[in-house]
Amino acid sequence: MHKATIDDVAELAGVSIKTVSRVVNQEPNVRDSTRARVEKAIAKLNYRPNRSARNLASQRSHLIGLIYDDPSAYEIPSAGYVIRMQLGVLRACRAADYELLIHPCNYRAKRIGGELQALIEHARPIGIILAAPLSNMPRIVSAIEATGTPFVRLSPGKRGGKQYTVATNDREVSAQMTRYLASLGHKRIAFIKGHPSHKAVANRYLGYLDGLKQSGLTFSKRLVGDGENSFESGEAAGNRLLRLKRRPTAIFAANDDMAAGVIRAADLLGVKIPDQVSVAGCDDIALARQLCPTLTTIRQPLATMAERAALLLIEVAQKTIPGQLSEVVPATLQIRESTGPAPE
Amino acid sequence: MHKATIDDVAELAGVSIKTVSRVVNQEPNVRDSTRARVEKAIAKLNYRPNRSARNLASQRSHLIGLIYDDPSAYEIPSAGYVIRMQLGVLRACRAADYELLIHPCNYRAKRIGGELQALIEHARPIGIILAAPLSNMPRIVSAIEATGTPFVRLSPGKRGGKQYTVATNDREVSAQMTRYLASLGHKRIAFIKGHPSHKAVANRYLGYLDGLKQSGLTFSKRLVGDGENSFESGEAAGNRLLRLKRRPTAIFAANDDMAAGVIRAADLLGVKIPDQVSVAGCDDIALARQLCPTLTTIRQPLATMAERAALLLIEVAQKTIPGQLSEVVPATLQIRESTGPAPE
DNA sequence: GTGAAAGCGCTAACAC
DNA sequence: GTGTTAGCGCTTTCAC
Repeated sequence: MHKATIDDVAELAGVSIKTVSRVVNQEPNVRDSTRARVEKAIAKLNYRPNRSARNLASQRSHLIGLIYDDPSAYEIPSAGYVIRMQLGVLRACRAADYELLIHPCNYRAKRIGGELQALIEHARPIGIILAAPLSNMPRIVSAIEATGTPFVRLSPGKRGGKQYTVATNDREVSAQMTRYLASLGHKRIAFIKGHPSHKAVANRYLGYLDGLKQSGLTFSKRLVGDGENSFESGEAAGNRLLRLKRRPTAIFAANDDMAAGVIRAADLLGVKIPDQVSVAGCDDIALARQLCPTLTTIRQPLATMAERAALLLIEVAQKTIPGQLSEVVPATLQIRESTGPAPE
Repeated sequence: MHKATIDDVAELAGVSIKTVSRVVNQEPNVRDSTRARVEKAIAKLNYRPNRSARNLASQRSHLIGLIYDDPSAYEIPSAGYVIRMQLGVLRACRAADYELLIHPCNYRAKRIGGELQALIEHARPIGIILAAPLSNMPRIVSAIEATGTPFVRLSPGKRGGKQYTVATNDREVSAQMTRYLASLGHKRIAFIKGHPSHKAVANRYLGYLDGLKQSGLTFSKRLVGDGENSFESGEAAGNRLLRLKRRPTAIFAANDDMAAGVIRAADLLGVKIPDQVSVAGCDDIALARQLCPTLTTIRQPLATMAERAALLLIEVAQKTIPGQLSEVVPATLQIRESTGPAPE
């Protein structure tokens, strides 16, 4: 049960190994009849090119690196994000016969830049996909840039300049959520910001402002809470907002973890959702469907974003000049139980 | 900035490439002084062996395959499991300079056996780690077995026979949880089973029975609910149990998702946790810490289990006969807010 | 203890 | 269109 090599295929098809190589790599200059003969031989022998030999000879790997913040390092349930990104990259990899190299890391580590550089120089991937929030950290970005390896930043909401970026229309969809809340009759719509280092936050907040304006509502500074992405910070911010004399009738949080915190805060204060206050989040984490009530939120198309990023890198590796440096994959509202008509 | 090769090292150290190879691969028959000289050269040139060349020449990969049920295919938040397993395997890989090949798959697919075989024959990993519940599915196990590739089953609670298995002491720790509930004064302790295909369930249930016996409590069939691992099935089972005339004062579910369902059911019925009923789960998913109240549960040492599995495969690949076929990594109780003293 | 030589299975020039 | 010839950077005999 010896594994077939390119020589076996060449012999069976009665051609040289170079011709087999041409067929396998979809190169031109092969007569159709020859190509067919080779393909038959490949099928008959169940031939699969040896990865190591191919990489060694061609001096390049078929590896795509996916770098993300290690979700197990914290108490936040961002595992679902990572899984969805991996899934998207794997889809692209399978189609193009590439491999995925995953690298969860802790951005707080001192030597993180060197760690990433060592990884890249050792594994030599054709490109790197950098997930948020790492994609917005100058230290990390410049460390990767220094290796000269092409990289795509996965940035919720922000389009890159001269660098490759795959983003969502975060700002637009946040405005859409705000208008949706306004359309339910809410006049006092609060917003809870996330961690300042997470760029998407800024965009979501801008979207919130856009939405207020588009709905003809006035902005109030007191209705803006400061969170830092965590459940606890959402709970704290929610607590403050829900104790205001003129309580908001809707609270829109920059992520689901914080929205979940708001729900807990409301629960403890005896404020009914959505009867007395509507709550909306952002990200559509698994938790959103399991909260009581289930959470209205914004679904980031993470798998698709990651897939597009991988395809972009593959294009770059194949020297096909990519059509554009940055791409936007639209997000969508997920309306669930936590939002409803404004109380009287 | 050309990457150093084994020839560069050999030249700098004034030895042959074979000697460098010996040093790199920790082989014997190298004089200490020679070894030191080579190591110095390696450090100076920042030499890293070329993976592809090594794999090609040695005719074996340095890949470890991790196969698991694709969590994004369902609505259950098992993403955290996957992340923790990946983390564990990556720890082992980094230490031994191996690579991780991840393969989420859908066990319901018709051609799943062929898919896995094609994957294995194509990538040729030195071994496979098979996560639950796939590790308990005969179709899957026999498909992998047929490839002849060594594999370790990650099985919560069940030790393998002649096959490699890394398990937890699921039964023992479930008994421990039951005794813990009994020690709080609970006399009517209910249990919600999980999906029958998931072997761990059987063990957890047996542990529950053990715990009852050890605590001198009598078993009642009516206090056993049938779930199928999902939040919804837990909610349904919880609903039934909480409406019983002689309501249980504690409910122990075979996983956290179902326990979360029970909490929701209690919430909707107006039953207070833990004042009127205590709830305990199993797995310690991220959600457990975010529920209101936070969930008492059992933490599976998944990362450690996966790491041990990877080390086992590496030992097998290196022909070091592994000390044992199956290994048990102990789990621990996580006591939180959802359990408390039994009501009067 | 150490080294020379022969591949591993493929791609990349460059012939023809 | 197709084949020939060198390598890619290592490991593996087998000498010495």
